Amino acid sequence: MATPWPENPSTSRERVIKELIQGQEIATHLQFLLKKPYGDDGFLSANELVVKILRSFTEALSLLTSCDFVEILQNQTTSQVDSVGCDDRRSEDSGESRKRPTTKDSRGSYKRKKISQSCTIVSPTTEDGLAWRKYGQKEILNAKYPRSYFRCTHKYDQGCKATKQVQRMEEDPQMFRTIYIGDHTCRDILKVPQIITEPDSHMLQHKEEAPLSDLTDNLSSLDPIMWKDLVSFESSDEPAAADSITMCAEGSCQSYDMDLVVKAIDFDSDLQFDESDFNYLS
DNA sequence: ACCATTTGACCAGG
DNA sequence: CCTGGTCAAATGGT
Repeated sequence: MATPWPENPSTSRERVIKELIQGQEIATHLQFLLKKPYGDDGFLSANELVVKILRSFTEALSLLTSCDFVEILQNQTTSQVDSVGCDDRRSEDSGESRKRPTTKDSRGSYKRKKISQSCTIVSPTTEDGLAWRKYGQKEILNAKYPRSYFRCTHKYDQGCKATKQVQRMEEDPQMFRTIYIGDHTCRDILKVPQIITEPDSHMLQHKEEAPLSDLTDNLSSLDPIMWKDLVSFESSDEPAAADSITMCAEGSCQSYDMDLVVKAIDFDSDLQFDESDFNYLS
C-alpha cells in the first residue's frame, strides 16, 4: 500500500529532491573542507560522518526517483511514467537472510536478465556511497583477477534491481573497473564522477571525436562541487596525474581533457586551493 | 542472534 | 559443452 503523497506530487517531488540535492551538495562541500581523514580516538571521524550523511542523501534521492514514487505518480495522475523494473517488487517483506520456500536446491535456477542499461567506471576505489551486497565472485577465463558481483541492498524491500560487477584491472592493478547495471544506478553514479583513468586507455576512442561544444555542455551540466571533489581526490592519490578523465555510459565512453575540466570548474571564493596540490594544473 | 561474505552448485545462453 | 551470472548453505564477524 503506497503512502499517499500530499499536494501536487510533481511539485512536492521537485521540492523534496531539490532540498535533498542541496543538502547533499553542502555535505560534499563540507567533506572537501575536512582535511582530517581519521579520528584520533576511535570515534567516527568527521569525514566518516560526512560519508554517512552523503549516503543518506543518495539513498533518499534514489528512493524518490525509483519505484515507490513512480507508483504514487501513476495512482494520482494519468500521465505515462516509465516504470520498467518496478513490477517485480516482493509484497512479502523480506529479511535479507530469510530462506526461500524451496522444495529442493534451486541454486542457479533463474532467468538471466538482459543488460538493458549499464555504465562503466574506472576508479582506484570500489566505494561509491551506495548500498550494495556482495552475492558472488567468479574466476574469469584468461583474467588475472576475479570478478565480484554485487546487488542493491534494497533488492527485496524496495524492488531495487541494480547490480554491479567489480574487477581489478590487469593493466593497472591499482584500479577497479566497475560495471553498473540498472538505469537509476547509472544516473546516480554519473552524478558523482569518480572516473580516473590513464589517457592511453582503450576507452579513449572518442576523445578526438568529441566536439568542444559537447564537452563544455556536458561539463556545465555536472555539479561543480562534485568536480572539485574529483580534482582533490585525484591530485592526492596520483602523483603522475592523468591529463584526461573518461566517463563511460551505455556502451560509449567520452574523454575530457583535464585542462578543459579545470577551466570548467568555477571555484568558490571561500575555498582556498594550494596549487602545489594539483600537479596537472601547472 | 543477526547480518554480510564466501563459496560451491546450478543453469541459461552462446 | 563451456563460461559466467545467480542462488543459497556455510561460515565469519559483531
